[in-house]
Amino acid sequence: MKKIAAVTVDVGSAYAADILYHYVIPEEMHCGVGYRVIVPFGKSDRQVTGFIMEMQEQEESDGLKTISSVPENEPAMNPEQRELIFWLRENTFCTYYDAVKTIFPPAIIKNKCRKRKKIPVSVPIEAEPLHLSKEQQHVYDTIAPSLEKDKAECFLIRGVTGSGKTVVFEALIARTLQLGKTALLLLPEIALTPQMIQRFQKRFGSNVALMHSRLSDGERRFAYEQAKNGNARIVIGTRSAVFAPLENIGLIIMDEEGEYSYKSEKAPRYDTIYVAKQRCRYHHAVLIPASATPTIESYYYAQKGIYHLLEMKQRYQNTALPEVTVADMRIERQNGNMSAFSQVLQDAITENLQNHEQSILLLNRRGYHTIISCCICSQPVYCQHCSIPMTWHSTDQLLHCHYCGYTQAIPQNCPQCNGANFRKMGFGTQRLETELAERFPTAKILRMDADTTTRKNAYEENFEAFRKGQYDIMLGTQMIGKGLDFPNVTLVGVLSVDKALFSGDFRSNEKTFSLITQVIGRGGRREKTGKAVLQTFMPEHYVLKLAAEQDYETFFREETAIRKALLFPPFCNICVIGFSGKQKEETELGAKKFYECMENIRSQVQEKMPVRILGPVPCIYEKVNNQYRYQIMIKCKDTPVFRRFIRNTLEQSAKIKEVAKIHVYADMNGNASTGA
DNA sequence: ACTCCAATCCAC
DNA sequence: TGGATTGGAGTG
Repeated sequence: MKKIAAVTVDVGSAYAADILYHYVIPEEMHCGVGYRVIVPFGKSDRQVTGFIMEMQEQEESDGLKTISSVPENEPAMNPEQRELIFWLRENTFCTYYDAVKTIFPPAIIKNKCRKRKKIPVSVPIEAEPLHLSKEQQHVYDTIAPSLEKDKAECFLIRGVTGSGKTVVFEALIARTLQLGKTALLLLPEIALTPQMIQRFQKRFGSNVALMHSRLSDGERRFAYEQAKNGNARIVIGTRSAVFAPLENIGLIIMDEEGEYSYKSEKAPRYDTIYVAKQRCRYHHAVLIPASATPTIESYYYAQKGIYHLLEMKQRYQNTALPEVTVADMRIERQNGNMSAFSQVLQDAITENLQNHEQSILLLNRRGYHTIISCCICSQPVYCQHCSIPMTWHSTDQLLHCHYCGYTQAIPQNCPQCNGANFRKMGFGTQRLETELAERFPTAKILRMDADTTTRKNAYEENFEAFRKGQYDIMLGTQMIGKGLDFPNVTLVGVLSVDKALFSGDFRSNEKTFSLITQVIGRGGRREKTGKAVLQTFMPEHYVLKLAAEQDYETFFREETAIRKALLFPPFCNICVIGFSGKQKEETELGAKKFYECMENIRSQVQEKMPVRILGPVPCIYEKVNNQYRYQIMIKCKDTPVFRRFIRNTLEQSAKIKEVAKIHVYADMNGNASTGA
């Protein structure tokens, strides 16, 4: 009998080649499942890294190559990581190696190890005793017993902005550590990690490790090993941290669940909450998704009793939520007010400046003019590489494409009709900043958008400066909705988020509701109820109306009814098949051939498998970065039968030459624009 | 995906 | 004539 190893090998992301490759293990070689190995691959037998996923014994080993070497004398992956690789491959339609690359830092795969300076053991410092309010204590008391149970459970916390969720997290994590278990705290953005790390290091010292995608290879390897060898028993990080190699996990917290960054948009296209659930099942751990505005799916599960629901309604020091005024911009226009500010918002800003109180203004478009169009044919100027209208920036006086980053001057002549004049319209954050400065010359204004926060630490420094009162007004894109609390803000203005309701995504309603709620929640303090002004051209729209009333329950009921009627999650799953290619015709043809192949395979599926297949259609933005994009949307039930059907189709269609020419992927429960 | 290999192209 | 480029097949 000969020992054979089934090995994952880096073959890129070709579905046809995505199999385990079998190699003979020489008698004297010590290795087993989970070991990293070097194997000969391809015609030239080049030496590549692989991982042993399975072991078997057989008489014959004809045609099989032999493992070259085993670099380490212990397995690189533990049983859970091995399971996660199989799970990711099945559930997100990625290849084995896509999964491997996500679970292990590059420095572990290549085993590049530079000696690191020993960092001093920082001892927990000046951790003040945790003081919980009655409501916070209640949430703690409800969850804490489950930390001791050997059972996977999920508690959804709906807590208004400022209800002090973090204190509860700290207390629960402290308890988890006391019980000898480890904990994972996930945040939606890298920018939010420094303040959280600081806070936790004060209490837990070097027990805390940080993980996110912008660590260097060395830093990532270090954090990985700290978690793996038990030096770090708390990991804080963004979505990739959900794979932290902690043993004996007792608690996983997902703050701001439902934020878009929790969904990976490249292979493996995983949704962090599904991975977190999978890990909680493995470890019999507690999962806590928390948000002021839970996703429709989560709240639905809570209503069904699948999650336990916990509410936190009291804000810090009993601050009331701001009173919201809706400003109907149609009336403002009728009255001849063509500016970005409604009268009521202008007055409120003026009053706030007089009282030396701070204001926050939200505008979810960056740049100066957001529309540049030909005076004759009215066509907007599109990016040369994308089917996206360009935005004019005042900083460099150039047109920018917000998708691919391409910049150019305003053209001499219209590409459509050769007209020589262009109209500049629309408000972005830059223009808002200029107008504010003109209107309120004494005000100190801070602009926060992707253009002003590229510099390292700019985000934290600016927030801190605003918090300290160095500015009167902070204006910015959605990034101002998260992060530090600002105790002196008494006015919140939402300039207009109308456009966000028409992004073609079935989640655009809940995203808009959530955005408005987050920003409004930033206002108000103990001795004074804050004000909020919500500007809109459609005040009767139920999302805006309910957001203004801060009525999540009604919003949930209305939205659930719509989702049910139109068949969207949580009443089904959405699986998107995406296609991209260099030429439009080629991409369209590839997508059509794929569809034929899929229908063909579907007709042969014996088991019950309810699906509705829509498309292929061009994506809303048909071209991005010189890639033409098409998609098929499948309303389905995410079952093993369905997943097998999809993988089967991906593998079979890859053999069709029209399909092989283009790039194809499948994405479960991701972005699903309804297409053109 | 990536590499390998054969066929083809084209500059000298 | 050979070096560069392109297309198709195979990866254990």
